[in-house]
Amino acid sequence: MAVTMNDVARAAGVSLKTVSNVINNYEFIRPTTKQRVLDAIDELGYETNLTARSLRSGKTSMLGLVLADLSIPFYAELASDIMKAAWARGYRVLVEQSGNEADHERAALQGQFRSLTDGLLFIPLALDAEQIIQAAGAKPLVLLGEFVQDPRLDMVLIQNHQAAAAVTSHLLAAGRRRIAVLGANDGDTTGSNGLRLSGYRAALAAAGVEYDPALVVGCDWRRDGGADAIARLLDSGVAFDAVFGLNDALALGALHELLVRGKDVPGEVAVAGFDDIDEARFASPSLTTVAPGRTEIAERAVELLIERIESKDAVLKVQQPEAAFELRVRQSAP
Amino acid sequence: MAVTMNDVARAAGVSLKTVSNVINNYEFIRPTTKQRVLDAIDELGYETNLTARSLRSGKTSMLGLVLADLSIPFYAELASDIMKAAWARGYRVLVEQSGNEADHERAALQGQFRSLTDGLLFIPLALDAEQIIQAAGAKPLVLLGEFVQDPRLDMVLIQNHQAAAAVTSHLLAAGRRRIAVLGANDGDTTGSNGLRLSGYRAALAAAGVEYDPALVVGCDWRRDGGADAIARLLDSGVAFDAVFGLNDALALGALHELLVRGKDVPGEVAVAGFDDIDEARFASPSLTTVAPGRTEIAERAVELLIERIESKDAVLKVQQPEAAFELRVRQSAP
DNA sequence: CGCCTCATCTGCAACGATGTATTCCATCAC
DNA sequence: GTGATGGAATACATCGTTGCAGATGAGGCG
Repeated sequence: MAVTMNDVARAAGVSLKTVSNVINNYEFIRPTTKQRVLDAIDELGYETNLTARSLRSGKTSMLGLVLADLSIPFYAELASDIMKAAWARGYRVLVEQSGNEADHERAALQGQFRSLTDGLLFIPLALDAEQIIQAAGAKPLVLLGEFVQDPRLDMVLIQNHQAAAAVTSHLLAAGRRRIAVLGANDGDTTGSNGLRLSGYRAALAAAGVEYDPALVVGCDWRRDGGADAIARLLDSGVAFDAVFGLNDALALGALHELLVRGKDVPGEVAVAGFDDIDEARFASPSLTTVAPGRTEIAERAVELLIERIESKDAVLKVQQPEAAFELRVRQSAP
Repeated sequence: MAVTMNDVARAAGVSLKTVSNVINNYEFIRPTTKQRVLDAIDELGYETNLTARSLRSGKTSMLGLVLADLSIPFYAELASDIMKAAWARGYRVLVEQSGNEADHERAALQGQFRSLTDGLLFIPLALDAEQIIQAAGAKPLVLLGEFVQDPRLDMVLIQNHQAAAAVTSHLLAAGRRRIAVLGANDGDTTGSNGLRLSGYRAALAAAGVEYDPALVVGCDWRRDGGADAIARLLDSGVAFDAVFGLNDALALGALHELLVRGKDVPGEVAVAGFDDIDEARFASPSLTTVAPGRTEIAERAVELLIERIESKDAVLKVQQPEAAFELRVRQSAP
């Protein structure tokens, strides 16, 4: 069996509790005793049983991360950053894939998963704020991604409106006037889709360009969603000289479909996205997009969640910090 | 505080142990009693404390997954599949990013991480077989990815040699004769790089085409590695009419650089990769590659590991199943 | 009627750590 | 010399579950 504190204690000729004190850096231990214990630990190859510690202390030092699917590049990259940030602060991350289904999201919020984690980072896609608050209970929770917005919930915000406006303005400045938007429906006002659409509209308005609902095409935020959407748009005969994909994956899908159909990008049609996933830089042509501050988001979210977990006093003010964004101009929309 | 079994027991008017028995589906419980307990559980909103269960039972129902970084698409997609396979069998997955560093890999194998998991899925990149065996000890362990090969270790194999030969043969059949290989160095014989290179050489030999070491360029298996490598090759003036990237990421990086430099793909240069990541299908031109059976790999690995974990008798024969591969012909090398 | 069987349920002792309270002893002030 | 001080180590209970052994009691059988 595994070596326990008891074995170490016996080997070092001290009490079990002294071993515990050494391990937890208790201040008042005679250096000689400490050394004796450390030697015994070394010799026996002792390792603390984290399960036992968790049970006794009530802390698991694990953060839950609930997202749709790791095969979606933006989530994978975000998860990677989150894990690094958590690791640096002594926490591990347990990932749960919701597959974008309400049942799975709910299960992750209230299920047994919770008892394994000290708090949850949650990228909601299917549940709304009310459902989240209901399901989550009192457990520390920080939201990311902003499909949901609510003054009662901690979350790290992306500047959806401003960043989308920046992308749109860039396209307008390059002389584009008929900018198609993929990934939202006319009339959306909430969620990332609504906020990004409103940024788009604000930029149009500022440039005195009329908004045309026919240019707004809803679709899944995935590569094939973007490809489908652009195909529908082309088939419908609506004229456009630029495409703004509300995330990179669908922008890249659209880009692919445009090239397959023989369109010249950026000559005939400029293409821009949102997220700045690694892939965007190496697409051909490389994709103009906006970096929403992924690493900053990861770090702020982890920090915020850990602050919540470690603060004893329950009444912390709700925080909703915003990450800085940055336009990345590349070949697809110079 | 949280509701415990004791609370449920009191509410249902039975002993704590009976509650435990109900939860664990013990056979001999009167239906009426069972119902009473279930009602109490429901009413109080009881949830088993997994930490306590783990401590008592010695099982955590978690699998560790050690890989370089989730921001690498193939690993992210593989991780996604592994999590789904594990979940379906009642296990969770705890991911640890090694960043491709030996120290981190070793730490993951022997560190505290281990005490949280029942077994480890490991994609080794820095450690060799001997070091792995030393570091891992007796804990159930299944390797993936084959940078390491050893008859003493369980692992799920990719048919590196055959799949690489299939890609090469495809390029040869299309009339290409000067096929550059990116991601291996002349003389490599072990690891994915060596095995894939030997598949390449075997296909050349079978077609009677001479092997030219000048066409073999080592580089990181990442997008920028591929871009760099192809730049070096172009600058060196070595002639070539096809590129075989030993994984998709670097093939896509190479593809990008070729297009930037004004090469016609596939006209002047055909490009093929290895992995069939989602991105390959939507690249422009879309990338010809070989699918190594990612989902099958994930499932076999999880299955094998769980079998190891749950088998009491220690002497199971080492298993090294092979996943089936499939060539995916697309635009970049028709 | 007594004994055995067996479904059903219970009590107690762990699992391996940590928190609290306590003891022990050397030092120091007066 | 005595009481106060405080560093250093310890004992014991405890976290919430499960394994094991045992109690209970209804029914079957000779």
